[in-house]
Amino acid sequence: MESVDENGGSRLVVTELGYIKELVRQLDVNLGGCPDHCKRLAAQIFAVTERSIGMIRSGHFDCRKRSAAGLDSPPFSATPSPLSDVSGVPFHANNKKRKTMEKRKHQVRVSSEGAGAETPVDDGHSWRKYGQKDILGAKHPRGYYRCTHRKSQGCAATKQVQRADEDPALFDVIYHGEHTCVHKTVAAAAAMVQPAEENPDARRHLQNLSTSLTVNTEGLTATTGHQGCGTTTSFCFSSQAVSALTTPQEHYPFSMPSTPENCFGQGASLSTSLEPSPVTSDSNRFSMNPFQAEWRAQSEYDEVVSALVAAGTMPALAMEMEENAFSMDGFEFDVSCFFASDD
DNA sequence: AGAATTTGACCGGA
DNA sequence: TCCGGTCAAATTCT
Repeated sequence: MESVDENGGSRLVVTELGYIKELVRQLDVNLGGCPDHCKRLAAQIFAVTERSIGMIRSGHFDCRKRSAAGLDSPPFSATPSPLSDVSGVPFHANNKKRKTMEKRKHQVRVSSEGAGAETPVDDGHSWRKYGQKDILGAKHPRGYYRCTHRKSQGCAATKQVQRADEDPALFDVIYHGEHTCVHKTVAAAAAMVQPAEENPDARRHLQNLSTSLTVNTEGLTATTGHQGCGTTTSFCFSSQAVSALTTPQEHYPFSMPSTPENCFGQGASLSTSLEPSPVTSDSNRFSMNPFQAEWRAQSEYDEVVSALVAAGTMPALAMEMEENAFSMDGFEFDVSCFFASDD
């Protein structure tokens, strides 16, 4: 039984994916044309993709997850406005007074970098602290952060970080708003645009990605609340084939996970399935908290975007939309869990 | 010197 | 009126 909310959320993601499809189509049309336009398209693709990830991550499709996490996410606007949304609206710039504006919000619980660390693991974005408050009834103060690119790019994303009372090694992080800033790695990828004939590896890389990349979110919604970990959601990534683009350290934009089991080993690949816990000790699996899952997913999206851009004159970029999945030139994205029945 | 953080004040919502 | 979120000057760091 699907709830209205889930239906709406599903439709919204499909709409967003449709927008991605349109952007990819435009990129295909413009390949070999104006590099600047291609860069902009690539950046837009990334931004919309990231936003879609944010929707997925924030659990807008799953009422059970939201209620279990104790979050009250604001509703999506009835109609997405991709282009205007991507550009972003500065968060009450020039006005000291707080505005009550609709912002997406989601909460995760993450571990610290190490024992006694003051901050949780790096989430891949750069943040600037702008305040700290002692919160009534909480042992630890809450830190307020905004995106470093707020000024330069008008990125409205903010987050609040508070050490958990019951376990100082854990942090509750609440994200508000979506990042509208363009990751420098995407810009760098866009800057690397060159014809396929000048970049013979690009097509092969893309084919590697095409044949191996699978993002299957099935089972995500049923994995909340692990053994007293509150809202922590654990995933296992299982890797299958090996694809070698570059070494993770030089290719991935985000800081590496601090724990060994979360680092990409030599056998790590872009072929990934999001699978529900329990965590296993399989050598090909990586146990990650939601932060790290996001990090991994965004890294892969970076790979996808980079490969699409680097592929240059790729002749046919096909993207097929299905009811519960879409594929893009061989990349298959399964969003079936968002359409799953609510038992 | 510029960037980042700290901290007290201000403001709006409940 | 209290509390949480933000601003911005002061301070610290690189």
